[in-house]
Amino acid sequence: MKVSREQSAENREKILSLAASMYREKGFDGIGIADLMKAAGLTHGGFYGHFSSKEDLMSQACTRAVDELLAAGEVRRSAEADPFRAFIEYYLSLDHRNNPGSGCLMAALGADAARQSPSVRHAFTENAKRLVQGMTGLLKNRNTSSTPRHESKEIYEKSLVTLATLVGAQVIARAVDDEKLSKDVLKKVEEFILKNDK
Amino acid sequence: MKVSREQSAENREKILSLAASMYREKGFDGIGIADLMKAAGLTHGGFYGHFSSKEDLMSQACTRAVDELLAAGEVRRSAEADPFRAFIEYYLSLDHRNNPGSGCLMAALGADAARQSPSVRHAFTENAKRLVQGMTGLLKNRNTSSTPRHESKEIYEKSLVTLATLVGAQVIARAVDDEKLSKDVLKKVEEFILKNDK
DNA sequence: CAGTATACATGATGATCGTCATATAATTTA
DNA sequence: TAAATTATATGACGATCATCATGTATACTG
Repeated sequence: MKVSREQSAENREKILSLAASMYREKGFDGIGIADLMKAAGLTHGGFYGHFSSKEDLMSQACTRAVDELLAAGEVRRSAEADPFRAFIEYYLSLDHRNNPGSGCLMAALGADAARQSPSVRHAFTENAKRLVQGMTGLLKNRNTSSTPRHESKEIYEKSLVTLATLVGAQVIARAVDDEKLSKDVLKKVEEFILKNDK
Repeated sequence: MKVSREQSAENREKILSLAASMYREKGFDGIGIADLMKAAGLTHGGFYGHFSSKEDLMSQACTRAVDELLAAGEVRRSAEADPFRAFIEYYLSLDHRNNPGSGCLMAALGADAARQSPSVRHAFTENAKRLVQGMTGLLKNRNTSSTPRHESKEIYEKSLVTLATLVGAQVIARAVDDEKLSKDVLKKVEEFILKNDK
């Protein structure tokens, strides 16, 4: 059965946002086209009317995931007194740990991305750069007590180091089934980053 | 055809060490029993004579991977003047980035482990703890210029933070297809860790 | 309102997966 | 040496996968 242009666009939208979430939850190879379409309330047949292949979807899902992340960051930026601190606290929260489907692309799919086809890997990389830019945005034009103004290069470097620390903390926290160890990693990394930032 | 007891033990050994390597290269779901057995020079049928299931093999492969890592660390400890520095330099090297099959379990399979069955996740966790212990071993009893002696608790906390930073750096470096960004992450994190250690 | 376009459902394709049953050939045991 | 044991090979099982062909019902177009 056919469906209105508008409804079709909504369906495509739902597939994409669901893919962005489910890939982060279950990994690129952890969810199939049929299950994904079923979650969207459709059957597997219609998929190729919206996307040319699973790789196509994976690539677009990377962009969608970072779209969501940056949009959430934008909300924080205008609502919080210290957006950097707020971001660190969210990133290292149990909420983020327990909900990878709405969390950081790199922490959820970084290891997966390394094993994907060049096209997916490239789409992933472009969005990884958007994450780095998001971090430099958080670090720019802040007045810290020790160093009032940072060079642009220093900010880039600090962005990379901070991002690496955050990603590693969340990867470890999610991997282990020992609640104490998991929480320890998140808490100690948070203390370290915020202390280092003062 | 049957094979001698000794040969059978060698075969089992080969399957396990190959699994430890190939899972880190291709992910837990990236390599199948048949391909693994073929790589070991055998056919798929014999697999269940050695392991009760794929999950059983995955669990044992985690232990094997960390066995190799700690053995390599032990070599470094006796050969190097500064084993901590040597470890950091290896971990953040292009060699480690390009050869996940002989590298850190957490960086290669951390995100995968979070999605595996409880038994695999538990085996993974036990070996993650061995990695943390390995890091505390590197940090213990060192004479740094600033703080001659560290409290045990401080060392544990520093181990977690350092490990998180290392894992995140390698995850990012492997994920992106931009060589400059990849090298930047590794280099800036190395500079940061070694500077912070002085 | 008639005709065309198309979004989706159904079903099939071949490939791959983990697992197991059985056969075979060679070691181990007696 | 004869008998019992067993490690591996072959082949098959059902499940799942991405992809595609076809049918159909409905929205769009004139």
